[in-house]
Amino acid sequence: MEHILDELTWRGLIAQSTDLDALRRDLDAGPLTLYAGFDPTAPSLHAGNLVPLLMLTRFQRAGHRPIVLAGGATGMVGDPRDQGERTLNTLDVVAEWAERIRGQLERFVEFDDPRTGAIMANNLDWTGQLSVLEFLRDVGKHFSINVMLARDTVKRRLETDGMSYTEFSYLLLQSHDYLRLFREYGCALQVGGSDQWGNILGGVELVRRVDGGSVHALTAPLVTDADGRKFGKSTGGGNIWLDPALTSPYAWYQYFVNVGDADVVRYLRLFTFLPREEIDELAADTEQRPHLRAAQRRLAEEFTRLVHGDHETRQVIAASQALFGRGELGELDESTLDAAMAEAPTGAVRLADGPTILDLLVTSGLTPSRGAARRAVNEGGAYVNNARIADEEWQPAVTDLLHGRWLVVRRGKRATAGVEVAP
RNA sequence: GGCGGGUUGCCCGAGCGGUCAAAGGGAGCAGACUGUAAAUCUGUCGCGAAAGCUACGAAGGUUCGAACCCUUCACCCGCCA
Repeated sequence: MEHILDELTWRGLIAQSTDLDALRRDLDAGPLTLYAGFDPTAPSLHAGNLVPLLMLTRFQRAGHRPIVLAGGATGMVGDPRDQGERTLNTLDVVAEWAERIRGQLERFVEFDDPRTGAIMANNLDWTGQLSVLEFLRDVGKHFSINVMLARDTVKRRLETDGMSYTEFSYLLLQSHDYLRLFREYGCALQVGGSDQWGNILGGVELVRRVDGGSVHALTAPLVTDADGRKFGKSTGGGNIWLDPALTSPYAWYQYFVNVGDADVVRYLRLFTFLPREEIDELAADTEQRPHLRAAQRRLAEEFTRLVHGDHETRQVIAASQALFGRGELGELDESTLDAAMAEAPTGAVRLADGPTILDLLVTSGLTPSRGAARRAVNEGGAYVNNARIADEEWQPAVTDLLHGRWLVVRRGKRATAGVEVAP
């Protein structure tokens, strides 16, 4: 079997690392315990978080033991970012988000194996009780302000917005986590996104100074698209969330089916467990038969299955085929159409109210306002049952209804929704 | 505590008494071209059919008229202590 480090390398998952040869020796010496942390800065994880999370899964499958850390404590402080000081969230909010995120995290690792079973941790458990004096004497003393000031983010912030003592301290909290996990579980590797490099190294150094331990650091590249834009900001501008209430499985699938050729192969390596040969084949397909979008379909399918499970995945694929298929919508049988409508966004109107195309677009959520709906119609971007509607006053007739109650409304080429029509 | 600067639409950012629903950029959206791709070009981009309404941190005030002036409040930042 291929060595985990070699696999991570060809997948393009290694951005920065401490001594890889030393890490390889420790990995080969037996199950290694490693961790990655996830701060509750939002009510849900998003697609980008999955890169480090799946990294834990990959290590576990290679026979190592992952610790999944929910940042109940670090999430209360906030990792400094370039855009300026964060607004603190209340304790309640952070606690609730941490709980939700914990629920999402635990789905991606196995807990049962006696040797490599995952450990779920929350840094609030050890940070919450820590007294200020303990913290300053036992942790703070080992950090050099000079070094901290030299960090990129800190430098940028000092040039612009400045930074609070709270955010400045974030590094110490995360470093302290590593030390705790090292002591408690012998954790000897921390992984994360490349923006975490400095924080991870802080922990590596702390462990060395305090306990004389030699531990490792590994970061994955931040996922961007081919234009360097931050990943997951596309498709309507919002984040792609794991929580199905925030991003429906259908929307999730659609997002990945629409990934550009320039990104799809890289995403396959980052977000799936597909073996190298299969990814190479899909790469060749993208090269030679791009219009088939085989790689995109596979990416969307695999990634949806990973996050939402097999059942949901079948549903959304069926729905996507129904809505984007070449066939006539009128030819879809009733149960297929019902199933598709259950996945896609939907709205409802009553024929008696005399709804126009504008009402259909707005109630289905395809456009945010009537003005936007009007614009869509006038631009030729509004469709009902795949027929373009150019008249703002257009109203559906009973004969337009599919199986007596559905209208398939579309805005532009991709955004489709169902509208259920009552008499 | 003192002095100074700031808070503009999804984001960045101009505006500094009328012609400002607010320049410019980015993002977004639509059309053409395609492959539910990218790039490109074109159009669009607060709500409303319109009258008009809401909007430039919040609340008041001055004025015929305020994003622009004044007062108070909140928050942010810099320098000094």
